[in-house]
Amino acid sequence: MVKSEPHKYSWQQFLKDGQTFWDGVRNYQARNNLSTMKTDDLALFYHSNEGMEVVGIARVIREAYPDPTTDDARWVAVDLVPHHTLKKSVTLVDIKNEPMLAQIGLIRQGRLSVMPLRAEEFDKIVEMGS
DNA sequence: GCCAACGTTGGC
DNA sequence: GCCAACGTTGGC
Repeated sequence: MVKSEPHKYSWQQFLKDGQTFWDGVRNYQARNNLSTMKTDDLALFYHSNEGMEVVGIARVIREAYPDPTTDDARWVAVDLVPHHTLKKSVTLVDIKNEPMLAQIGLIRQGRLSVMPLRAEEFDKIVEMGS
C-alpha cells in the first residue's frame, strides 16, 4: 500500500498522467518497503488526510532505482501505472470496522507512507471496494 | 488547528 | 551510546 495526500498527488492526477514515479520517500522503513516491490506487483493507493480512503490499485512497472529527485544515494523510487479504480473507495472507518484488517500497518503505524500488506488483507480491501 | 505518535538530530 | 529536543505526519 502506498499513501499520498490528494492535494499533493491524487489518484485522479495519477489517472490523467497514466504513469508516475513514486519518489520523495525519506523514511528508512518506507524505503525498505519500496525496495521490496517487484515489477507487476500491485499496490493499493490510499488518500491520506483528505478523503482517508483507498481509491485504487496501482501496478509496479519499474522496481526500486535511485530517487532522481535527490543526490542522496540512500533513497529510491519506483514507477507505477494505474491498474484499477475501485468501484467504491474503502475508507479508513471501513477498514477499522473490519476485524480482519485491524492489524494492518495503516492502523498500527499511521505515519508510515509505504507498507506491506498480506495477500488476504489486500484481497479483502479490494473486495470491500467492489 | 490541535495533538499523539514516531523518527531524526545533536549534545553530552 | 543515551536521551532530550525537535520536526513531520496524519487522524480527529
